[in-house]
Amino acid sequence: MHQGGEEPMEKKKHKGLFQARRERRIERRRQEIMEAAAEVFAERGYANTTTKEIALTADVSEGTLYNYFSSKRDILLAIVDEQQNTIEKMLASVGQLENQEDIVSLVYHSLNSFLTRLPFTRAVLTEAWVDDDILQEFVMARLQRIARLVQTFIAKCVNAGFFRPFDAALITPMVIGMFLMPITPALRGIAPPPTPEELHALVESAVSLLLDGLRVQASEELRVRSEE
Amino acid sequence: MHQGGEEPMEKKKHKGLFQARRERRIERRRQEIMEAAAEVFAERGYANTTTKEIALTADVSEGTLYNYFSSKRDILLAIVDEQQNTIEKMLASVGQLENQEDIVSLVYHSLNSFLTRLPFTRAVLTEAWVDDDILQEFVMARLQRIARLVQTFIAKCVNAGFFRPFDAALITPMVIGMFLMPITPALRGIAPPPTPEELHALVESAVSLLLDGLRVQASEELRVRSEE
Amino acid sequence: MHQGGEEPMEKKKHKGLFQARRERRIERRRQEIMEAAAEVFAERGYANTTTKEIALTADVSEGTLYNYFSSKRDILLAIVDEQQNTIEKMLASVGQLENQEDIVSLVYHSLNSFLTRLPFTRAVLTEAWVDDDILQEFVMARLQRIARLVQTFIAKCVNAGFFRPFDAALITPMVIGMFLMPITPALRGIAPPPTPEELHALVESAVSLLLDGLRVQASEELRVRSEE
Amino acid sequence: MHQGGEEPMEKKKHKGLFQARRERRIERRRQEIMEAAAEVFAERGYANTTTKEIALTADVSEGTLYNYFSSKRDILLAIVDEQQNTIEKMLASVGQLENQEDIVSLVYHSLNSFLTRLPFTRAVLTEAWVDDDILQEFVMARLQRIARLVQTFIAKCVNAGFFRPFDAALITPMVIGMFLMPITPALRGIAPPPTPEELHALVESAVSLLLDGLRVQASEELRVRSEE
DNA sequence: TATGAATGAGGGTTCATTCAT
DNA sequence: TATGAATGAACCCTCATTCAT
Repeated sequence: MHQGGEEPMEKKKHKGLFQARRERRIERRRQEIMEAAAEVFAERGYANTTTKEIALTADVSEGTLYNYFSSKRDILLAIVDEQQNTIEKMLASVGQLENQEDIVSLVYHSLNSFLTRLPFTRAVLTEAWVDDDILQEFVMARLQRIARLVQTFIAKCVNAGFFRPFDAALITPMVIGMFLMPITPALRGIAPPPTPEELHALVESAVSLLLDGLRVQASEELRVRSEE
Repeated sequence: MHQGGEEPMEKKKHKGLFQARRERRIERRRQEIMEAAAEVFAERGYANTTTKEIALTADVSEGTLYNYFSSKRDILLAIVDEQQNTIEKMLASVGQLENQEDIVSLVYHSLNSFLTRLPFTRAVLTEAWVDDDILQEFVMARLQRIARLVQTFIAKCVNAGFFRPFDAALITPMVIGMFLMPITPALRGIAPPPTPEELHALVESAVSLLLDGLRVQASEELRVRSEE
Repeated sequence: MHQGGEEPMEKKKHKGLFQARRERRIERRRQEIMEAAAEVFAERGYANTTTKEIALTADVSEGTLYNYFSSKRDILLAIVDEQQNTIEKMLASVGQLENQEDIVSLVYHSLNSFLTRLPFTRAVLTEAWVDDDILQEFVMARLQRIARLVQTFIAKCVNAGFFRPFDAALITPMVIGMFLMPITPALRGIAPPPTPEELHALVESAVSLLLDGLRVQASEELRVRSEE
Repeated sequence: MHQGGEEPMEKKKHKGLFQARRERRIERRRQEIMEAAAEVFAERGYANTTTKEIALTADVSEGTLYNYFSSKRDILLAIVDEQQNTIEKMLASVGQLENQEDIVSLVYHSLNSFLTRLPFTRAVLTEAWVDDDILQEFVMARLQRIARLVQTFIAKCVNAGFFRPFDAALITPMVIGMFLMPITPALRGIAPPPTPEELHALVESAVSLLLDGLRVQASEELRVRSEE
């Protein structure tokens, strides 16, 4: 998206094959660089990463970076872009939430998206914590779409009498936090990402917890004493 | 600081006042600088913050910073330390969790601690996302104490038969995420912190949600249709 | 430098030339910088010299210095090292002193070594006056080797009855001082270095003075009166 | 000499005692500071010494330094000045050199002057190696007076036929070097200064060496072989 | 007069970016 | 196109000097 697709349009026919191969080569190289950069950004943060490190990790020279990206920041933006697209694609296949499986599926796929290209996610999150543009244009944009899905679903269920009369807007962040926190250590890089099975178990538990709560039944005042 | 404490014992009274005033002045200045620094760190991140900005914000010269801190990083560490103490103090007054009020109280005070000196918290969190030392020595240390309190409480309730048979270790992060996410926008600086009333409402809702879940009752398969 | 030597063995020829040229270019540049630095260090002393001055004198940018040396001090150490080697090489060709010509030769070549790359020597000496590490590891190391040669020679001659019964250890510094002082103004930079002829004449005179003293002959009490 | 003696001349009578005591106090303090400064300058060199270190060593505050000296450099100049005076005084009592005792005496007292306030000498020498003003105005000025004494003496002896026909100007630096080198380690601070007795022995040996040379007698070609 | 905190110019060093090869 | 040396702005930090107390 940034600095791409600017080859001349004429000559397209004749060069077809040649051009296509060239473009693929370029795209492949861009990906290599982005992967390398994401890795280092994830590990040390954007500001603490030097172009030299990126180049070293990508196994190219510093100068070469600038043949594929116009600046260090451009690399970050490309990473963000890519992550955007990944999640966007995932979201595109999700319609309205209609039942429990839909939730499980949405959550599972969302978490999965975050985890599959972990360095990308880490790089983005880390920087989003500091960079308002990235936060808004990427993280919030995606997150709010998810939030809206959830919130709408909850509101509907409340209206339908299936859910207790919670304020959907108030509840939604809690719900999201519930799903997100368990993978935070992985996002931060201090724990291995869960296996698909673990992830499934996790989502199932979370959904169960969410729907029916901790308590055995809605009983009167809870009381535990250590001596009991 | 370098040659303090070695004053002769006679004269104590006279020097006492003098010295004490001086120390208070120094401490006050340190605080001013830390506050200024926290603000800028919070806004732009540690690495993107220049000592010049800190000095400007603190309304002193750059050189003055170094009369109170030995390095830019030292300022950050002092901020982290201070936050540590704030939370530590809060935690010290919390015993075992024994009932619903205890949870509400713990959560409320925890969130409050995070929110009261918001720039400090933001500065610490932002850096913890990138700096392993700060993450471990500060954030994780505190967070794990909280987590252990929660986990123990859940396990106890499960054993007592009050809670459904969840795996406490699995559930705890979800519980924490549930409480934390609603204030995340404030922590990130893109929303005003909640008023105490809002915070209370929030915690109450969260606890209710947590205990009894979204659902009116543990019913059969949930199903909502958009057309309904 | 950081990723050198790991080239595949095929291609050796082609890369060889390339690589060699590159290495020569690097070495040449290092030398240029060292020469420039030595000049300024000699003139103003290490501590009073700014990297900006060095860069200016070397006709490169400040940043470039750090492509060839890791710090200002590293430049100084490289200079010291180079001087070490120069003198070391000179000393390597000197065996035991056995006769007058040997002394003349040793002295001549020693002084010559000091004078040939005068800025280097000045830079080293100047700093040695203040920096214990450089004094010990460089100046004293070399000087003591020379001193040992001289002392051994004197002791031998004394034992052989050729020299009067001086304490060799006591005398040696005097002998060295005798040879060194005449070129001190040049070392300090307030006199042009002697031409080779002057240097020869100087050494010859010194050796003669050293061997037979000032006096016409060992006579009775010397007495000069101004009115005579 | 620098920044001194600028008190108003009127009122002299009435204030006599008071004023005198005050001046003595001031002078004493100046001396204390100079001594402290000389010590640190000697140890680390002028440029590497901070005013804070001087203040610390002198046991006063940094600000106080500036009540007695107008700048850091002024302290150095005062030290130089004082050393000048010390040597000047010594030289004032020396007339023309007329015999061996005169030489011994001159040398002994010269070396003694250098050694008695060693930090002062070290400070001056160290800086003279880098600072042309100090070199010329202090070190060379004194040294050349000594050199002239020696040179004149030698020339006279040569003319009188007592000394072999050396070129006095050529020989003089050697003579001085001979006397100076043995105390150089002390001047540099890597050896304790010689005791008066050692100093005497040293001078005696040097003079003997100087007058009659190393050799037993002016013999034919010297030859030593290790195997002999 | 003595103090030591405040100052800010200037130091060494880093690093994103450019460009000749 | 790939390279990596060159660049210089900007960083963090030091320290001689000033000045309010």
